[in-house]
Amino acid sequence: MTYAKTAAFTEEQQQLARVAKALAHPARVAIIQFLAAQKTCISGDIAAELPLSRTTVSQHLQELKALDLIRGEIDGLTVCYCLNTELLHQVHQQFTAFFLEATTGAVCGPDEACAC
Amino acid sequence: MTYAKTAAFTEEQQQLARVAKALAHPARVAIIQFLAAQKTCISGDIAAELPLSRTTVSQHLQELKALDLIRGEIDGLTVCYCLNTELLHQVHQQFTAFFLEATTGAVCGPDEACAC
DNA sequence: ACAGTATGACGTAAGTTTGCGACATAACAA
DNA sequence: TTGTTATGTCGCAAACTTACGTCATACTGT
Repeated sequence: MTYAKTAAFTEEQQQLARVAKALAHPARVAIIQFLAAQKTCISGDIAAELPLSRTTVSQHLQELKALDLIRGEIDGLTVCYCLNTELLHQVHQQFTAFFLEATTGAVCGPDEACAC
Repeated sequence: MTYAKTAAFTEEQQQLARVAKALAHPARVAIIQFLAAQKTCISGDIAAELPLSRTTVSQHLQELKALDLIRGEIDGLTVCYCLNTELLHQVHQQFTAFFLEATTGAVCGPDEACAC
């Protein structure tokens, strides 16, 4: 029942919310930052860098991968995760559009019907 | 236990995650868009516009207000909610910095140790 | 074949979020 | 005072998240 009403919103709103949710945990923010900074993007290295168990990191990686924000390629024994910079760029533009809409929108002042 | 490890990340990562979480529900995205588009920002009007009960909308409003993304001012009988455009602008810059870091960061290609 | 290493999948415990109905409160009008 | 309207708070039920220990799998080296 919990997310029952999600479908009632526009696809655009849902998409933004989905990506926001992916970034809604410091571990996932840290993972993306780490991948951006590192050349080596081997799963084990990521887990070693974060204050979380390998299992938990793996789960966060799966979550990011589910949204295609990162890609994982099997290289024999290890799996190599990379940022999907193209999609990240798209998402950035989407967020920018949203924030511009929000920051340049009508602000109700004392001259409006609403008194705040 | 669930959020036990949050404190292990940087304040910057936590801040980004906090805001992302606020946007991680289409209802809250919709509320911000509605406030941006409307002059009248009366609580009841927002609830009437969304496919959710007044109670639920009120809760989402409280959540946004807790992060100071919106402000509420009591005007006699009604409460008037406005966007905190200044904070939204700051948040926008924060997200932009993050996305730039992510999209311009090192991408591991075939010339790297990692083969993806 | 066998040990060692790197990963993902499964299951579980604890805590959080969603969504709502039912109250409680406050202002305003009759 | 009594009713109406506008809001927020409380508590509940269902679903989701976080975090991890413990497997199962698969590849590499000996």
